[in-house]
Amino acid sequence: MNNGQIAQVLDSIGELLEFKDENPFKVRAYHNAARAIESLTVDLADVCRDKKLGDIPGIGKAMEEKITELITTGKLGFYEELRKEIPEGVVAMVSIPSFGPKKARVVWKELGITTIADLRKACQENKLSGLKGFGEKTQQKILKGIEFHEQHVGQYLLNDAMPVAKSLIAWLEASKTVHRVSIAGSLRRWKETVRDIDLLASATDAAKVMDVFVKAPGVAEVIGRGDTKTSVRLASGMQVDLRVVTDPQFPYALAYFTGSKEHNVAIRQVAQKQGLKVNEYGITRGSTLIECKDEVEFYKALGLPYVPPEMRENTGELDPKKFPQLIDYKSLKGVFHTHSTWSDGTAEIEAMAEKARSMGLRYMGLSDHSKAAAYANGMDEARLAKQMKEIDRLNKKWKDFRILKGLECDILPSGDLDLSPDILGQLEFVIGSIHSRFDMPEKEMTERVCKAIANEHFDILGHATGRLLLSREGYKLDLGRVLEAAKQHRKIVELNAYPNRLDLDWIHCRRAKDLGVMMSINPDAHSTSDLENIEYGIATARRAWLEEKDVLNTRDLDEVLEILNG
DNA sequence: GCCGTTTTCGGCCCGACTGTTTTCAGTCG
Repeated sequence: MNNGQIAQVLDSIGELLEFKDENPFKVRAYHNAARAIESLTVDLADVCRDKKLGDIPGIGKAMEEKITELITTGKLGFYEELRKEIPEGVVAMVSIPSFGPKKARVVWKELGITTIADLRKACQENKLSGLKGFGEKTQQKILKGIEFHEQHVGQYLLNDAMPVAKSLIAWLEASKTVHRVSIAGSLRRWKETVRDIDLLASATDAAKVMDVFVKAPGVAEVIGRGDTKTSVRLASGMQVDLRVVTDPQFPYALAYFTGSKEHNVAIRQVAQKQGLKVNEYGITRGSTLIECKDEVEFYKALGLPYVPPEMRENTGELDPKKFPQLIDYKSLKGVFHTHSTWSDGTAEIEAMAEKARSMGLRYMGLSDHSKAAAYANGMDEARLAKQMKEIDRLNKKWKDFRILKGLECDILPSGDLDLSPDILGQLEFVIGSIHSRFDMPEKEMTERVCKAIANEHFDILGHATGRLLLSREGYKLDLGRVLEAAKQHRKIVELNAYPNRLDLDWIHCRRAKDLGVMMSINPDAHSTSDLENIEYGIATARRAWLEEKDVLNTRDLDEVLEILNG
């Protein structure tokens, strides 16, 4: 059982305990422990063997026992019992908006409802209105919530949400009703998927801002409206929350509404120890406000270095000793993993190169598909040889830019690379990727990938888990072993910046960094505009605390070639 | 269930909004 699975069990226990009306602090303890494990960069099984579980903050005696049971037996009696006690369908009900564990428990205990379908039926038959705390409006709200739940997974990719948020910001700014306005919430932290869009504005007349906001293009429904908070649903189904505060309150509110929730809790604990109180309106000592004009001052007032939003996940960012020199959005000097019309890209090589050059990049590694990717018009040896000549011709064009000859080479089920060693040896780099036989058992898949990594012509492991966000699980793979192999053979692992991949994810990137495995932030561009995806990759790298030194393509060309040849 | 530079017991972050309520519980972030 790996760290992720153990964290999942503890999270699940926390959730189940809520249905039992358990002490909310006990519930939180389970979620905290899960969070602590999730961000761990070592294998919990090793920590357990060394009897060091108790050293992990958030893990005490009870957690230690449960984790040990999970690791040694693969099961946990306490968890099994809980699951038997609370029907799965009842747990599933909390994915209905504004329907939480307390309400779920009431309909289950009072009316014996254990599925969302039954819940809908009960609402339609007006059976809920008699229950304590339930009225006509609640019933209607639940029906609406179920409808929404069925239409949407309720999650959106970063690249779907970000442009919408930016256009709403522009709308509010254009109205001249706001002083300052910003994206907040998980979107500002660049979480890979988001549930909604959070916006924060400062203004002298909040009501005016709300008036403008509900008239924004795309608003289909006003879900709620108060003096300081308004929620709307867009025609796309996306929910947008807007909070309005006074301008002096803006920095505190921005910190607060950016979250994460766990980061905020940790911030307040830090504040409390210094006799300070933090809320969205200020930092106060007694009745005295500590003035901050922006977030930098906010953190300073608490004696902390400024924590960029991407890092605010309560995984150690409040410990100044651990603070990294984060990679910047302008740190990349070149990119790898780009496609052209030679395989399944939509743009000519030259257009891709010109776009990369216009973005201020100095080199672009071209890596069209190899022949096993027939669906993508993959190249055989002969076409690849021809493409190399074409690149030589194009490279005469620029003094300040170069296209590198590469290939996204299929890793065959055997673990061999798709094209002959002879032609691979002529390339400047080779990305190895899995595009077939996703269904292999974990052990075989791990061996397949590790064998490819050991191949002398292999340089970069492409989208290591193969997951597609919101649509496909990754293939089964022992990432720990894969990263070890990359380290041993001094190979590079990709952080694929394509917004529905972001693979490796931030947690595993951080693990790679801690192991000393070099990463490369790659756009996996199939069009010129896809090159801009590197922004999502850099954001993910920042979430993983990566520094420039951890990333291949922050380096100048000559150094990059040295690393690839070495 | 975790934690401790006043503590091994008694705390544990804080507030807005909604719908149901005459003072509050649940949900959300």
